[in-house]
Amino acid sequence: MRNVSRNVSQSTKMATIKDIAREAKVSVSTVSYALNDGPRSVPDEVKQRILDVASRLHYRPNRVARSLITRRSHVLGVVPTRIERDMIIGPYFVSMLNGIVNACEDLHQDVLLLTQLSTMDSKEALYPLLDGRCDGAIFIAPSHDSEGIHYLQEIGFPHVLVIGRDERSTSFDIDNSVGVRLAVDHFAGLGHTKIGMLMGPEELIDGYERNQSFLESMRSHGLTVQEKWMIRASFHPDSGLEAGRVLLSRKERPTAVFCANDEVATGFYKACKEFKVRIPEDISVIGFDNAPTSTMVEPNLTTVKQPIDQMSRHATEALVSLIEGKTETLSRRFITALVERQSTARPMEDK
Amino acid sequence: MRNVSRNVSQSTKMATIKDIAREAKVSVSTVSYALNDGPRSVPDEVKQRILDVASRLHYRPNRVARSLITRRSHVLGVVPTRIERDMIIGPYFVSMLNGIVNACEDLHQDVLLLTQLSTMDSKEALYPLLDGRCDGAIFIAPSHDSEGIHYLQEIGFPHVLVIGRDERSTSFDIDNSVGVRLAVDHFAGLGHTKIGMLMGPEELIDGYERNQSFLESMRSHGLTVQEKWMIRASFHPDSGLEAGRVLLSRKERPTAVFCANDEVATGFYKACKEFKVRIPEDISVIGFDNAPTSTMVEPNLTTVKQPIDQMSRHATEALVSLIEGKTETLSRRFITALVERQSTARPMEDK
DNA sequence: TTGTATGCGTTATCAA
DNA sequence: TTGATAACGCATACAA
Repeated sequence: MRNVSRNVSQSTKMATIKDIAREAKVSVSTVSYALNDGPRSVPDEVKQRILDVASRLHYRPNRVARSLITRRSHVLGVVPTRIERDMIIGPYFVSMLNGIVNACEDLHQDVLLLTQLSTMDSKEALYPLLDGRCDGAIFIAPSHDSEGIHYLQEIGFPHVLVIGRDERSTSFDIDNSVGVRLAVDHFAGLGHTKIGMLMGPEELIDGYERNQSFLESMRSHGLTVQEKWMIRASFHPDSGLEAGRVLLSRKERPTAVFCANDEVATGFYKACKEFKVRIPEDISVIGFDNAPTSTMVEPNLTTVKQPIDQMSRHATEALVSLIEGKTETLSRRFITALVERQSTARPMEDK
Repeated sequence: MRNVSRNVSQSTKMATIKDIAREAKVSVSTVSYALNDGPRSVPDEVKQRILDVASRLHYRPNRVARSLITRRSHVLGVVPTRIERDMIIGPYFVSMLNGIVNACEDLHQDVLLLTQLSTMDSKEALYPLLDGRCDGAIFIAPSHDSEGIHYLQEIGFPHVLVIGRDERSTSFDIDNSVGVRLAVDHFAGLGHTKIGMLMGPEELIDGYERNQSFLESMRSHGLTVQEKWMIRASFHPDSGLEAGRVLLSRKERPTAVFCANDEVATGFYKACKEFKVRIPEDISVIGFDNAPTSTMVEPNLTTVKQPIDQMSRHATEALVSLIEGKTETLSRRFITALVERQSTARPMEDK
């Protein structure tokens, strides 16, 4: 047999259980059972001999072959939301990924970042996920009601949604309406009535919900929402800067501004500086997420915290449960909390 | 044959080429050739029939089986440097990962994040990397001279180092000494002579090199390095804050401080605020990396920029080249540049 | 032009 | 207690 390897890159030939079997004068099955500690028992003496040979040959099991037959890869797919190609939704996504990786370490899983899933609105788009390389998937902030998610539900592919919600999928998220209410309550409690918002992107579920919740919260406080103070932004500092310029250019300005997330707030800080508007003396600001940056800016940003570490860990553990066949629903909605720092004060008129 | 699936999770049975062959009344090989467009040609009519059946059965190729035989997974392993378990070296690592993911999208590769590689100082520790799940690996900021890297070199496993350097591995990094020199030159040009440093961690190659380079640069300017102004820190804001407190508690203070990276600088900003030290009036600050946060803090941080996007793209492309058998060395050292912002000024004494 | 048969490295199922 | 052998799903050398 010609042995022209197509695999030009790896020079040394890997030892297989076959090689070990030959060296140790036993059958491949015995080798397999010895290396895996079961399900069949192998006498200590022969097991030791096999282990020695394996070590001498630098044997390492081929997990591809193994997962072909066991149908388990011990890999979790992660599908990041990507905004205009860039994967990262700022520091937020990072924390989430970090939490997933930490949980995976404990659960002996690896993480496959699916780069090829550009869209999720067809069955076909999800094929890269279903080719056996991973046992299940975590979707971070998926767009709502996508065809892809429905398909996964239909075929029973294990998956969880984090920062996202679907009745038929295991989901982990926060109640945005509660979070936003905390912010508006805080403004109202300080005496603010002229409250504006740098809104989040409608196509992201968090953006949509926070925008809606703001309107509701204002209504429930009997406060009127001024169209001129509702400025659209995306979850990005640059966008916050631009939107902030628009807002601060109005003839009349609000005394408080709720930003759809901390990155937007960071951009708004810059706009305030440009317009020589002081925080919190001239204008109070609240963000959302409690991103690391919220304590880096001056004054430190008052914001709504969501427990990302907990969420990512729960999501990861739930996915592994689903993969192992547990069927009970594990969805959970997490608690938010207002973190008071230095970006809020009573409105000027009160003083 | 009993068909008790061990795979409890996935309910629907996947169609295989065998199923397609049966339905389309052709052999499996014909199906394979039709689906892969070669290497054998298949008449258009029969090919169309096969494609139709495949689509009707929602066929998706099992990439595990495929890669077992082709010995290519089209997956790139990424081994992140993890500091005390947390994966992220701040915004820096994120940008790097983002660049890798973007490059992978273009190159049709996915990314496997190896969570199980806790250490790299033995052959065995690297086994999770060598089990066939990925074709090669990118190491981000690996510790220097690790046994693991040498092992990969020895067995010819394709890999690249980014923010790291080894003569025998394809490496992509910056010349820290040039970057540090830019910073010290800038300080010196402004008339500073009393220059301190919040040092990076010695165990990271960037930390080590920047510390060393600072000493050299100072020497070449004929400036004396004061031990009392050289404070150890790790690449983290909290550490920068602590180190900053130590530095600012000295009876005599420097007029300029070089921070080993931007995160440390961010922490130092906080220390300055605590001690009512104004930047840049009382003290000038330069960071390293040009992280997103450098424009979020006030005053915006003057820093040394490294081209992370370029580096990550080059590293990814180089790894794919190596996997495909190209052997020429592709190592490259990238250019740094000083980004002047508002955190530096002439020292007080001059005014 | 097409079908059969072999092998990739495992695990699992036989039979001994 | 063990060894042969059949899968797993695919790609491909060989036959026809």
